[in-house]
Amino acid sequence: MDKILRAISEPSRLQIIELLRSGPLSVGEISEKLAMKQPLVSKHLKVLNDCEIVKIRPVANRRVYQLRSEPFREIDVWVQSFSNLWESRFDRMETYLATLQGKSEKP
Amino acid sequence: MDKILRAISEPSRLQIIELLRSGPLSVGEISEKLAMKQPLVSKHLKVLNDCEIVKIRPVANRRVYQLRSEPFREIDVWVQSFSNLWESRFDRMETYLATLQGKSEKP
DNA sequence: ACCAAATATAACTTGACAGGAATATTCCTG
DNA sequence: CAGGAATATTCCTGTCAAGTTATATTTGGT
Repeated sequence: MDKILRAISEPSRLQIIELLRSGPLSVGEISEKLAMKQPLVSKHLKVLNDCEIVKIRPVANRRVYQLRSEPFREIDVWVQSFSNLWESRFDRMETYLATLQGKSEKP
Repeated sequence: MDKILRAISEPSRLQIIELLRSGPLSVGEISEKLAMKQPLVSKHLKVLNDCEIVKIRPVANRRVYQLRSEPFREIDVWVQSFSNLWESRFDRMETYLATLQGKSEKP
């Protein structure tokens, strides 16, 4: 989980991901459209591939990279498990303060 | 966006976040439950506070930290914008290959 | 088989940041 | 208001990763 988040949080890689939303692209195309040097693009793509955020299809001379869906689904599931944060009208502060109060009493 | 993701992707901070899911906690309690040194906890909480992932409420001697909902909603919105990745039955590879084919023709 | 294009890898430099120890600050309590 | 607990800040150090350059490798076309 944190691997995926870490990979995505890097600004250059986030750019690549946003670019790949519109469809698969080769390394050269990514490099050109983002004005990033090709070796850097390759390295970032390697990181993205290692956590299976993208998949590779070799076509002719090129290697075409494409987004996978699984990691995004995974993030989706994880972040939705926090939905109680905005769905419960009251936060737990009052409960916590009461607990604190209880602990301060010395029996 | 990437600031939030970066903050969350750090393993220690992710631990803190997971711990705070169950409710607000003071610095000392976090430090104890995660077996992390207090200054380290304070520093991570500062990072989380700077991107508004947590909020602080001073209570007596302590400072109680609590999760905010907004950043999680933000991530949720963002990641759901990728839902077309798993909802469309066909990926765009064929389309891309056709485009490639078109470009290779020299008029 | 050779040449050239596309991509990957290696070596290196540099900046950012996590972790640790010591210290400063804040704030309650008696 | 002095003492002490809880928390924040500062300084330091090592590590890791992003970026750059140069080079290796793969693959296709002719």
